[in-house]
Amino acid sequence: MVDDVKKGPWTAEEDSLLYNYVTVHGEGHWNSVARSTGLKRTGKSCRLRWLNYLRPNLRRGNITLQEQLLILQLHSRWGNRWSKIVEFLPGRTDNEIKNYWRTRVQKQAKQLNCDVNSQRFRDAMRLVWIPRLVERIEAASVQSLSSPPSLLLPPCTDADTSMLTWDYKSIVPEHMSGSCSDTSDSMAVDGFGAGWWEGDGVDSSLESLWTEENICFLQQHLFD
DNA sequence: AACACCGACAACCGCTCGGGG
DNA sequence: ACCCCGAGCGGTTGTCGGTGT
Repeated sequence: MVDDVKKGPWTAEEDSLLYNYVTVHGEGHWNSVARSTGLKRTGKSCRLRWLNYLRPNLRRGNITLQEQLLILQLHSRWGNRWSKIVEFLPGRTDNEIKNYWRTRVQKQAKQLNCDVNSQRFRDAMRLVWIPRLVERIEAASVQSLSSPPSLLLPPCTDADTSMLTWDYKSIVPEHMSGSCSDTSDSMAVDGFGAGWWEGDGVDSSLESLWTEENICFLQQHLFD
């Protein structure tokens, strides 16, 4: 019986069986779900498939700028606690956020030749990435006033002892935060120049983030 | 056209935790 | 107090499609 367990990609038939069962009986008791439906899957596998793919109200597609910003902030607060982070990203799954972090964020760290959990990379995020995301979000909200950005910011609780608050201006140092709105701030802006993130893709915020100019700037101001 | 490489996503695995007997 | 089992979580691996050579 044990060797009867099926692995690998789910078929449409399996999805249908699982979806219909959970819709009628609700979530939970995943091992009995597997038994009752006749699916040759483990309870674990059924649970994962439901949570990551079949569950209603799942958001598919690109991670938005707001979501990216939120992920960066929440990760700095909670680290790799994906299930906690995903509480503030409705419709997203922990798997999705985890994959995003591994494939996109860690790639940026690699480009900077530092560990994703290092202070160096944290500074780079704080001083470069987050301000630029905020910039783009603000620009986008000006463009489409009818649909302003909808950041779902979690309240800080007593249990949260980290420095993070949900006002980016408190994250970004004074001399840097000006770069978000005040282009006269030479240090903050000059190193990057306008349009470091520019691109024609819908979600290009990570593309060419660490240009030669940006890396040079970071080396001068952070890495020495 | 064929192959290699890479990124994104799906799925699995191992561990931990909590509840019930 | 201990054990067992189900559920959840985070890390890792597998797969597939796109892109470059």
